[in-house]
Amino acid sequence: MLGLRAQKKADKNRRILEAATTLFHKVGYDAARIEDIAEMAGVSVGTFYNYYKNKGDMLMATVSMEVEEVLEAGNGIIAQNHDDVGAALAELIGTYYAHSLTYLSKEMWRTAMSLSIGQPETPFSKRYTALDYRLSEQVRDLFAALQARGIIRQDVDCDAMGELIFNNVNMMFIEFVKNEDMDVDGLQAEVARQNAPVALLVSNVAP
Amino acid sequence: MLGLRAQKKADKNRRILEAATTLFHKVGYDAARIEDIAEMAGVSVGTFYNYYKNKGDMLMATVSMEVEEVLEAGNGIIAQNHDDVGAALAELIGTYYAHSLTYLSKEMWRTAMSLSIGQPETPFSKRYTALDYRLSEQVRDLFAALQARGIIRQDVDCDAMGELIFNNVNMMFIEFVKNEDMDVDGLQAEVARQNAPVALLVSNVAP
DNA sequence: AAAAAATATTGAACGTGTTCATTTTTTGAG
DNA sequence: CTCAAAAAATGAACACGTTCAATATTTTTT
Repeated sequence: MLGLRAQKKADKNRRILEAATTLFHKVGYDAARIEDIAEMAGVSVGTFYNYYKNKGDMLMATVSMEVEEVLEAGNGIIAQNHDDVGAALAELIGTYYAHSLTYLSKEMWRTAMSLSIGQPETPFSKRYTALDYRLSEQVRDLFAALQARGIIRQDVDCDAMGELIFNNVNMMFIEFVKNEDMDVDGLQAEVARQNAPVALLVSNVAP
Repeated sequence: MLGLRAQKKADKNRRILEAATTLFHKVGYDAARIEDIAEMAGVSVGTFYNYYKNKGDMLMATVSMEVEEVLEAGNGIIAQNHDDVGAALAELIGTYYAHSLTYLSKEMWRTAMSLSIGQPETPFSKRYTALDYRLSEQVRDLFAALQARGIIRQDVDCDAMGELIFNNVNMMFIEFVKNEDMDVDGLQAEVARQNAPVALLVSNVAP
């Protein structure tokens, strides 16, 4: 059984997180003032800072949840043993994009990315960068798996290729969250178009 | 002959810009307070805001100068009629990277990128995005020129390819400015490695 | 050259994220 | 049960980017 102190702590933690994500979605990250979040959670401003290092740190819990789930889904896709490079890529990347707005709004993504680039020495940025790395790794894993099964030519450097493809995926995602008019389908279509020539060139031709 | 008012204005504009870039380089963007910039320029805080919309806008003048010069240099490289895809790419991208720290520090770049992503509706972000677009266009132009001269296979979608390559260049540059330990040479080497398989695959084989 | 209009300067005041000395609550030993 | 120590909560105070009403300067008009 948890002591009274630990019980209250967990409860407040949950209430603050809930209040913050609610307000971030309702009025946006910038307009959600710490004072408002604290009030909605029923604590003081000072207490907010006892639980979270700063406003940006509130995002990382959510970003983390989002990416962890996407990585899980991605592993399932790699395990499917696709026999077409373009289709395999499209499915993996499509999963990333389709999931991306489950917990986070575009504005929350922008803020997270903005913080990650602007203050690279913070724990926030380091965690964000680490998650990015794991996604990049997963794309490389897909290439390696396809090459191991002979779908991709043996003379192709799959690590280089995977990094290139993932960096494009990531940059296009930045473009996506910067532009409120762009939808997930449009994003997927553009990236598929960009990937197409590479997918074609690396594929083993039928004998 | 300029009127007294216009003369003073030009002078103050120059003094403010000078003070700001000096302080940005000396103590960093965040630590350079508007009050300090104004004092060094010999004007009041209010006057600073008469000349620049906000602190971030101060950067755009510098970013703009940097990118315009790089685009100019890039045109010269495309005109050189390279006969090797990898070499041509390496030279164009190398020019981008080599020039990148002429007027801006890594921290200034980080701030500019951070602002551009975090507040995409501002004039700052729109200008930044437009400059990015022109760079992307230039990479596509290089591909098109190589294809027109038969260096690149005719069946390759050069626009898609150019976007892919440029987005990787851009993402790697973000990684570069996020990491104070990374130098330009290391950056160039990594990107060359990533580009190598693509350059090889798109090249027309000798008859 | 005086008056009026246009333009530029100023710094005090404001908003919001963050800090920290003080107060309150909880815990566990005696 | 009592009380001292530990942990947590609090909100006033601070920092800095930004705004704006008041003031000063320059230009134009008469």
